[in-house]
Amino acid sequence: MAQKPSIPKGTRDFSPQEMLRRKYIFNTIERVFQKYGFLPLETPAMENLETLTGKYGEEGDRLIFKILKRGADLDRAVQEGSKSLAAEALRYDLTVPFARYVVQNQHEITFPFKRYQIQPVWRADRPQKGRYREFYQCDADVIGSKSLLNEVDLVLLIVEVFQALNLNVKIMVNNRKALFGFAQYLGVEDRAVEFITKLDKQDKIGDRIFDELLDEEFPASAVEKARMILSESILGDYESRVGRFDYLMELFVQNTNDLGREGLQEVRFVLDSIKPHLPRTGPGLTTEFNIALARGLDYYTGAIFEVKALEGSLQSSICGGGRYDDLTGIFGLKNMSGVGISFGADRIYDVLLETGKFPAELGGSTKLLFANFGEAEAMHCLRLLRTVREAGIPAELYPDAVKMAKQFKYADDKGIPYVAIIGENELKQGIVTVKDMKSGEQKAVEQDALIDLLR
RNA sequence: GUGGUUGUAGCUCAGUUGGUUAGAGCGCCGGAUUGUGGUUCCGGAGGUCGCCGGUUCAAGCCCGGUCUACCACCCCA
Repeated sequence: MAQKPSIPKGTRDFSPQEMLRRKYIFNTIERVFQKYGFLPLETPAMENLETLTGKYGEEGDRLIFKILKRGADLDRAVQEGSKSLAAEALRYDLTVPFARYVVQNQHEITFPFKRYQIQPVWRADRPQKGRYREFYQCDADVIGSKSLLNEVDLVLLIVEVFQALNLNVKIMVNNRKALFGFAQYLGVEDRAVEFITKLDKQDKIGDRIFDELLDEEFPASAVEKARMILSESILGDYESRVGRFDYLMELFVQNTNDLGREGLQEVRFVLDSIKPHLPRTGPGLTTEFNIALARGLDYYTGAIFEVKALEGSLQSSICGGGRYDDLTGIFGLKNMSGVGISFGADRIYDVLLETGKFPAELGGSTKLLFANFGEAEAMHCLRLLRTVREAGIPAELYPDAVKMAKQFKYADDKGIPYVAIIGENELKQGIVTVKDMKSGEQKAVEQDALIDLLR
């Protein structure tokens, strides 16, 4: 019995039309990556399980797709009642495999090492709009340099990508040191990560985060202090809330909170440095400090970035990143700071589609279709076809001598702009009739003039 | 991983308190037009009503399970 064809939850097929649009995104991002001096890298779809576990926090570990052992290994693991029925797993992101690669190849690599990587990743998440179980990340990382100029360059890269994609975005910048400093100031440094994660939700649930902090038994005095500094109802709208930078800086200086002060200084350096280089034209763009930006991944230690679209209904981030000081340490390479960003191509696709921002002429490659009138005519077309192709014009010959309506419909469906007609008459006269599919006009020219007409 | 909503033609959706042969628009195929698509007119094909089970004389409709998409958590690109 035939089974109903289907694909796993959270995965998708991409039709030719969708692929043309996806490639437009990938090509745009890749072009900018290369322009900024990043070199391509690919790593395997699967890694050893132990390479991935423990790098993404407790929640992250749960979402790793594990690969079941096979054959005798599996039998043994089951028999022994072992908990490790998997020894390998699909990659969860591109950053950890990159860190693994750097450590493994440290003697061959010239530092600072700038690589980009555009590959799918897998997460055993429950799918939703804009959340897939298989999706592409487009990463660019610089490892082996502590300079904040890398942060600056990456923010400018982000700006350039979204300018090229003609999308309005908000780029938010924060710093883990500022966040930990803030936690210190509140006296909750022992639960700093938990606190910071909660802070990150303010964008979404607003002042209810303070209630949730109390629910989770953070000291009331600390929560009240946080409320005085962050509360939307006290500070008003979002714009004045992000203007808290100076206030926080003063607070950290007064309390000789060096960590927090250092974090804010870094933020200021990055934002001040990019300012003169932001484009004056093109799509709308905001870059701003946001103390309530935290990001979930455990390994960030310095700057953190997040980008959200200002158009369309997707509220989740379409690009994110940050600095990690010790990602390679766990693989045995100390003192190797890195900073990177990751574009979510699938989400960018969803936003561009919804907002109608894809360029109109992403049609297929074929520029000219030769209509097929039968064997003799087709053989003649074959010669012309070669000449046209040699001139660098993508062209094809309809393979069957079916009626014209069907052949023209084929050209129409495929978005082929020109159709060359060589029937009995044209063959006799040594000419070719070329139809412009968009205007509907057609004219007869000498066959030698065909290429010039198409240019 | 927790809770919820959903599923009818390729697509978007109708379908009465459960009642005989499940409809529409768009798309698709054929014809009007044996050398012309996108517009027009005429005709046609296409459904195990997501899947499995239950209740009932009778289920697209009620009940249970399951899968999918989606929503809220969780987390994230």
